[in-house]
Amino acid sequence: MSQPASHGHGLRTLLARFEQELGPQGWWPVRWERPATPGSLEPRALLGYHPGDFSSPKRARGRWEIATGAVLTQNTSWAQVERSLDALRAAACDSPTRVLAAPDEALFQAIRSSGYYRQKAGYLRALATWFLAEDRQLSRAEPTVVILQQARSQLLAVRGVGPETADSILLYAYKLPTFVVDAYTRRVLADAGFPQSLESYAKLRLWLQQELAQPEHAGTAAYWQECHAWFVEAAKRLRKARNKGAT
DNA sequence: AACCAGGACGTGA
DNA sequence: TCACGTCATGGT
Repeated sequence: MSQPASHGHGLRTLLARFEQELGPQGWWPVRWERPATPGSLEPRALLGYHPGDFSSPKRARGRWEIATGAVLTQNTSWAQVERSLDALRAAACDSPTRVLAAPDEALFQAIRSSGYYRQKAGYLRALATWFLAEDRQLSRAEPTVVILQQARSQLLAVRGVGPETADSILLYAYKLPTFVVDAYTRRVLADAGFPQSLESYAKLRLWLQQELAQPEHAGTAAYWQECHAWFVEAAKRLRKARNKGAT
């Protein structure tokens, strides 16, 4: 299945195949940005995501949910994060101000399903402070490389925000052109025979960005959103195939 | 019943 | 830089 394909051409071929076979994904899967009906508590996810829609959230609520989800999903499956996002909303802890004001126990209980809940509660508070200071301006900023680098270094200085969390927030909440490297990315690249899968986060990210910065994709950020989503979907299919064969 | 899940941080070579 | 221990719940 996996042939030697360590050069950029092979990478572009791989993603072109994902595009054809998997189609538009429409990440990040925001739940509460736009309730199904006004005032409803029905998660947006129940209506399906939004394939083909690569816009970043227009409201702070959606951007905060992405930032929250990016922290909660650290070394944790997304299904658990969805529970926590719903619990945060039910407990009225679904805004940065409310997270900062909430008692520890309320926060702990809401995010318990995502694991590491003591650490992550502190992370969310640190991120809330950053968000209150920077979100409005950043959401209106031109998506230039300078803005990206400034925001990225600011985010990396926030406690609990490492490279993957930062890039997820920048790419999906603010549509800034950075590539998200995660466990799915490495698994799929390794399976396809790319030795780059073993490189450090920084090297792998720059390699992916260089190889996938194609002029025909005018909205680079939108394309990279899709690339990351394809890696996720491809990895999930790999896992299904493995489980099927193993048991 | 061990193993894993969309990491980040502190520490010591 | 890099390897390693720690943080913790829930699904398989």
